[in-house]
Amino acid sequence: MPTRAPYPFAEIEPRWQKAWAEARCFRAAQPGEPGSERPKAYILDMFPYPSAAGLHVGHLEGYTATDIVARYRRMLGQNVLHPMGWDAFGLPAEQHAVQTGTHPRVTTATNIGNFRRQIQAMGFSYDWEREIDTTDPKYFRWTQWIFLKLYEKGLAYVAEAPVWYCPALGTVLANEEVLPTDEGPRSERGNHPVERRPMRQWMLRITAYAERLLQDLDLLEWPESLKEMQRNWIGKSEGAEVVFSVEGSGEKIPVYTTRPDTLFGATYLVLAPEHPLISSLTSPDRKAAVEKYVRESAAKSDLERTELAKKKTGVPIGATVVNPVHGEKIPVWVADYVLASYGTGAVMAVPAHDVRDFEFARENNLVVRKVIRPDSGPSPDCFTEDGINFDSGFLDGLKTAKAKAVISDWLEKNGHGRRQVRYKLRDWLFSRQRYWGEPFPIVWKGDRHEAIPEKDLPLTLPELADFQPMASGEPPLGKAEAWKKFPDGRVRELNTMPQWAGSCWYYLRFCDPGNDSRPWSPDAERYWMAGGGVDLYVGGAEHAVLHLLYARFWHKVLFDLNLVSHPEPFRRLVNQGIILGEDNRKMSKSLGNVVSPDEVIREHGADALRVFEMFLGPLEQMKPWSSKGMEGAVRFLSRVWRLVCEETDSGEWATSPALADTAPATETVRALAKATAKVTEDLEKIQFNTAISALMVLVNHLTGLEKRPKSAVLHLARLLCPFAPHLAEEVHARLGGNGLVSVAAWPTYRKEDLQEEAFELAVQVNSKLRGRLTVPSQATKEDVERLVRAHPDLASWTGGKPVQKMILVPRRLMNLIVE
RNA sequence: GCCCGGGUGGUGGAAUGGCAGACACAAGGGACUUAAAAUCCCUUGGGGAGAAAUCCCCGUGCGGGUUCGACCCCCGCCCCGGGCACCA
Repeated sequence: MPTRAPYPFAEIEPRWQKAWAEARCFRAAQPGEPGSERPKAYILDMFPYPSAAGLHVGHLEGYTATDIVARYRRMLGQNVLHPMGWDAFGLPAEQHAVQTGTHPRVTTATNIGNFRRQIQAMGFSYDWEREIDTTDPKYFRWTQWIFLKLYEKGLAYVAEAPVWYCPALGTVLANEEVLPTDEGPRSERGNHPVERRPMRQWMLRITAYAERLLQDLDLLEWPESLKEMQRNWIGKSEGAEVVFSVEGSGEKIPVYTTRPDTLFGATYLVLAPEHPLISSLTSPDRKAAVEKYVRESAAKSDLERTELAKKKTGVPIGATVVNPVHGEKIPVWVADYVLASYGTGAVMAVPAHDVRDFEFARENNLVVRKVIRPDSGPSPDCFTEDGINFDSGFLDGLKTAKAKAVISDWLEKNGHGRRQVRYKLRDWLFSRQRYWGEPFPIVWKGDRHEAIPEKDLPLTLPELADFQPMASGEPPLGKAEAWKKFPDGRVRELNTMPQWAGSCWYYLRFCDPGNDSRPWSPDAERYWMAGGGVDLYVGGAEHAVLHLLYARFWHKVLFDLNLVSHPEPFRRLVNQGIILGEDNRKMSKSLGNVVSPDEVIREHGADALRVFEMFLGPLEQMKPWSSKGMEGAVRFLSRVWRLVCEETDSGEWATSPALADTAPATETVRALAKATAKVTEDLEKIQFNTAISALMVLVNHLTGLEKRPKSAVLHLARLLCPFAPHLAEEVHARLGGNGLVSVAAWPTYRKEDLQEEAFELAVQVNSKLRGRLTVPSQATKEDVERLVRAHPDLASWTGGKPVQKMILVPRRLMNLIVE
């Protein structure tokens, strides 16, 4: 027989959820509506993909954090936009369709229903009237519309390029969706092997925005580590292109280098095996060896080619080039340590000042020539830092920065090269050979593509019974004969957009979700995105270079089209840390350490789950689940409950006789003021673990009182509301509070109530703690010094030695320096 | 290899130049109870002295430094987590 619940959360929680829904108290006022005159706050979660597995406690951590902030801001009197929706296109539903024949729409609807139920059971204060589903034609109509804007701007194009193809998923993937693993490159979703294949694909020209995506990171209040990840991904480098002429032919080979100052030390040149000039430049006697090498390189997996431990291989091609700076002739090699996909696919090798060139030179007995020495100290065999040039003609004696400038000027003046900025960022591979995604609003007339008219949007998916990918590599949409073919012979684009498309702009749709004539009205966008966009965005760090980079890119395009009012979408971003299983390992089905929110809510209630997840530790930190800790949260909430109710002999909850209508005593006033100050401060800083700790201190104080002033408990209810809203409502109602506490004003306190009459001053002698002393709060520095000098224990503290110096830290300590 | 985080009691964590360990978990003791659960109260970093109130020593990964004073700032290491990785 189950023991009695420590407090009746199972009855309380659904009742208040219903009351909130009926009162529509979390509705955000659109600009122009009553309520919109208040300051706005846009508090956003990364909306989930509604999986079959349901929500996990990690989702709930982020959602609880934003809900706390949203509720707090609402109580501060702000007009809060706190919406939720579904990023519902994606592979899992389609894989399920392939296996079972169930239409992805059906699976998706079921999963959304389950996610919504789980989220609502937590009592989150979302404005459900703004719910979004990216698979709804009313939504993806505008995703397609935005794609057309990109298309019109020339930012969407078709290219035949080596792309990552995943045979298991039957689709191509973006660079960002491929992860390097010990077994070679794998798909981010599903961990399937992927391979390079040349294919015709839609690309988005994100590289055109590389510099702005990099620069504008400085506008953002994001974790520094995340900004750094984006910077690395964009990978800006500044250097120069240097042109080498091939001896005995008219050919020129441009190379890209970030160290043009080392040009005097270049002793050979290396081409990537895919370099287009290889076959024409190879001398007849080297032909066989070079062709063999190129063939072998092509057969190597990417892993084999990038394996660091491996020796660098390569062969000379029998050509020489001229170093433009002094006319020296140096040999040309082909080696697969040079990447075809970066720079010009060719490098000038300076073994004395580049580790890779050095390793290769040592392997192949190539000349190593030093031209840079350190500012001081001995010169290592391979010195890659900045230093001072020597044996470098007109660069001699120059420091690296200056030498780079001088040689760049020289190259430009003499027509041997130019300054150049490069980025590692590649264009975004935007098409997928899948069914369950947005169809491209594009038709093909032979080899030429064109946009379909805006008025024909949305272009919906054709009904299919068979979702199996075709062995030919043609997308599933190819099976919809009637859909794809026009009477005039034109055919539809058969690829669909990747899952990221819908999430690239959903935060804008939330501003005006019902708009049928445009994606959002300018008024709504200006209102909700004012002040730099979304005010708080919370989600997992796994989206650092995927969603967050793509969305920033689209936003900038929209900004250039005057469709949004600020260049960045998300002003402040916080990553919630992963919640590990109780065994300190990542939660996973196979380890059997997954905690189900449904079960936790049934056993302990939603408020307890909210409080516990926030009390575990700092939001950003990785932390393990603890079922004992969970019970601690329940215990805390039931202590709050028992401030108001007492259990009778018959097991009923009756109003506690300790409650009184009296005014709170000084200590209680102080306890309330302190808790209010601390909780308010911590809410602003998103430090909820310490905020809850302050609430616990207050509850412990109130529990200890013989007579509990109702006003004090009502004050507590308001402080508690963002964290445990159901219980706060119940306590508030039982004590006769007005209306809903969820929309009550955030409590305030008087500064003077924080003051104690006296405080304990620690007394140190030569920085060692020696004693304590009670000092009245209003005591001046002189008063305190007098008190210390007059203290009977002073002589024993100092060993009778004279005090030479007194260092006072107001209200904290006094350090006496003797000897 | 490079770039970010981080290392504090038995555990999760507080304290970012001023009395280390708030708050909670666990543990131990007590009250209530026929008993248990629940609840309430007390103790709880380690070591030592004392009959006791108390008092002393040590202690924030390791080694140096700055400072009246360092978990906090600086230098050099070690370990853990995350990201990037032949990008010239």
